[in-house]
Amino acid sequence: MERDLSLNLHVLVARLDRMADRILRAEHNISYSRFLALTLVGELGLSTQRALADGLGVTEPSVSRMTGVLAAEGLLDVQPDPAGGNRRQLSLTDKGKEIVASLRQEFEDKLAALVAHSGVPYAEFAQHTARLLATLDQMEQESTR
Amino acid sequence: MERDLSLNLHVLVARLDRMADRILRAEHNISYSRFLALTLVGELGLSTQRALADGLGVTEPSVSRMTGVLAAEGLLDVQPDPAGGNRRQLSLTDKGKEIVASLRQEFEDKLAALVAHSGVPYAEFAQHTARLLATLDQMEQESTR
DNA sequence: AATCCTAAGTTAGCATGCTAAGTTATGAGG
DNA sequence: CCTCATAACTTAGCATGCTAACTTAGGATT
Repeated sequence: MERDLSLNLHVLVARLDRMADRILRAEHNISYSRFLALTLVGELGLSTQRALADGLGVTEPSVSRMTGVLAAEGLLDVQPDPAGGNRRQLSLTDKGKEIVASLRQEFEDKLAALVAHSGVPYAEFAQHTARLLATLDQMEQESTR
Repeated sequence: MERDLSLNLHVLVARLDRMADRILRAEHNISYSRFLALTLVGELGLSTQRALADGLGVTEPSVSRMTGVLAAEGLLDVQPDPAGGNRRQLSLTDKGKEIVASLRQEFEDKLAALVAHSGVPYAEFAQHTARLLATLDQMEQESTR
């Protein structure tokens, strides 16, 4: 058999994303991508499109289109940054806040249940994942210098 | 801060996939999605589109289009299954075999380097990932009954 | 043999990722 | 002051994920 780590990680996340997407669409009429974007603005306070792109791990054009869609849906407020520069200041509308608040725990709980069922130690796996992400960040930063 | 596991996993994989994609496009003129499909046919011997869809963690229509593209590029051979049924029998062309053979180790090595650099124990993380994927498989199987 | 069931595959159309190339706002150097 | 550099953002167009609905092939039911 011998499926390697990169493949397993890729497939695991593809499936988790699809599950999350189905639940959100069925129960809350929003896609997982849109939900993630709102969460990062709401919970982490990412307030420019550039920061949001980094947070989501996607490119600026992707975020540019996404913020347009979310603004059109009335979930996100997009304004020129009063501090100047060619920036947008992002914030949630009341409707956006409601969605994030009501769903914040739901997925983490579902994933925690899967992890528990599998016997994998949650804290350790979460820590490893966070450390890999931090290392990747760091390597990307270094390579741009 | 407090970014949860599902978000970190999603972002980690999004970035790894993008890195892999860039390397493959630049050095070998093929996308990561296409490479993964060829790998699963070549290394795991997945020989129907349905099996390939499960292996990749995507849906049948996605695979249907992908096999069409790969066949058009001369990397994959797609034939009606001689055993009958509405099936296709998938196999690599010589050109497809070459690509898989020459790149099989490359990504795993690069990922292993990242993991080593981060200090995360490779074997343990790989085992946890594999176990989560197996558990997810099992839960999906059970829910279809 | 005619009808129906199921599994596999396809088609149509949308959502969202990407790259490449252009635009805009600000600040720095001459 | 004018020009240039840089960072953030946008636009255009393609690749590939999805769902919904359809088609096809074989086997089961009567």
